[in-house]
Amino acid sequence: MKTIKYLTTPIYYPNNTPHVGHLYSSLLVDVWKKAAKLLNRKHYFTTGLDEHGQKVAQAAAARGYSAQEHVNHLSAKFIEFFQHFNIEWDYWVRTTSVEHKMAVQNIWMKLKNNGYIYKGNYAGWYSISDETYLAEKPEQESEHIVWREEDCYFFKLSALEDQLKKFYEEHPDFVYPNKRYNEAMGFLQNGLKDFVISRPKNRLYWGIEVPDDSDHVIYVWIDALVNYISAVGYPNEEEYKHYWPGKHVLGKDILKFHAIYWPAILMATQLPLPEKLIVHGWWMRDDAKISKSLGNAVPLDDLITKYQVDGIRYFLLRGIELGEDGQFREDILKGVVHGDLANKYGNIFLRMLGIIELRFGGALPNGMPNLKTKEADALRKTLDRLYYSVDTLIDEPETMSEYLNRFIEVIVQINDYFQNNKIWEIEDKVEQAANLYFLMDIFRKATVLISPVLTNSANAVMKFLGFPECSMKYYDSNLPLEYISNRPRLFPKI
RNA sequence: UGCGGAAUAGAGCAGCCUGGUAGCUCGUUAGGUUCAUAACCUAAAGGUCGUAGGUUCAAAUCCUGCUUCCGCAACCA
Repeated sequence: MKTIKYLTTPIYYPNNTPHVGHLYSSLLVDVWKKAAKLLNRKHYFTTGLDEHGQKVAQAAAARGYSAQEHVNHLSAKFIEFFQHFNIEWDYWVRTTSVEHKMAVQNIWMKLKNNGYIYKGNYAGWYSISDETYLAEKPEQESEHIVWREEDCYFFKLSALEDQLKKFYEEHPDFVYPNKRYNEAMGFLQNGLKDFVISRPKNRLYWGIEVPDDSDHVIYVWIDALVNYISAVGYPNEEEYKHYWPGKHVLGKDILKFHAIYWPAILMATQLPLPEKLIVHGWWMRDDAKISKSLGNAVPLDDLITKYQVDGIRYFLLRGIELGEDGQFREDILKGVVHGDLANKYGNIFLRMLGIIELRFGGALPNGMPNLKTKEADALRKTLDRLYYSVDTLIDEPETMSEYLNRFIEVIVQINDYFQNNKIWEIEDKVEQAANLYFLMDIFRKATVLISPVLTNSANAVMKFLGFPECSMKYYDSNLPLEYISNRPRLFPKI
């Protein structure tokens, strides 16, 4: 029985160094997981690497390492990168692990025993220099390009077409956003062809062997996709059933594999299908996809210095609607970090502390009355909406954008309250203190609720306010009344 | 060439499904203001909604052609 909610990122191909595209996928799941933890729910988050394949083997050879040594090194690098951004997963996937290999071979045998794998023949124009088949007949004859045929295994995808169609018709919410659902439907309408799921070992040695035919290696898609269940213990039924089925976060480029191939593999092995696919867009830089092959990755170290880890985390989530593409440009990042975090979030904190210091010597007087004004109620309502958005996010990761919007609404409204009621001008000290306490209380609560995103800052704010840590334990407790006078500037502008 | 997505103010986007005075954030300009991080408040300038047609009393919105960009189309993963 499923007892734990489970969300995955794609596993990344370590072709090159990690970049902002990898970070984005993992960040989405990280925030979801942290939100769940905040509200004391049990959730599980996996991410990791897809370590097999020709390019990895070639890169290893070029550097004089064995493939395994090479991926060990890359895995460490990716882990370091993600940890730098406070990404906290429950399990780090490596497709070279023994457990994963066993799961993949188990799936292969199930597919075969159920009659979904057959041996066939692949033929085409083969480029010897690129070690790959070409899509079309080359224009010019060349001694490096030859017609070639070889044995290989096929997956009988075509046999599952009707079953998949039926599933999609019965599950209109299976893919988020809707346009990606439509795209998946389009794949189905166009008809499904069987596809090749193995490579001859003499051409690709760096992969998982076909269980009963050591001349062949299982090609990437079965290998990689099975990570979603091997990561939670499959084929150990007892273990993995606590987690599976889960939800997958993925980029729009790999929609077909997750929307068609993966459900098909699960159907063919009679395993439950995923609950949902959440498909995000891409970060573009100068209108090009930020990718491993183009080499236009952004120098993140520089940006961390300027905008902090939290600033980048915030921008990645706030900068685009989930599902859309976005421009990863420093001027836009700067606009968001300054506009939201420095000018609104950081600034109101400083404004409140400024008056507390000026009028009360850094300590709010005790015994604050409960503010009962209309405006105070409105602000409480806005805060409630933020709270509910966290609660919603835990079950519906696709509501990420709304969560961020709700947060900034609260902060803007604190600013408006402060402004409209001219808190700094209130003569009556009791009244002024009551208003400050009220606003600081809302601010503290909003800080706790945004801590899944602003991990470092939220902790810093709570510690400054005198709490031992940032958690729901201190969401409702009385605010400490003594504040040290050295006021912190959150997100200082550079 | 097929399938899908996109083109709206200097930048980033919403609005389109369910036609009816074009909106948000940032930036720019002018004024105000200080409790505050050149913050904050008020106001202004700035768009023939990619393009050419069609439907309609009325089109950013519906339909068609075209152009440009981004994915998938291919054994790159």
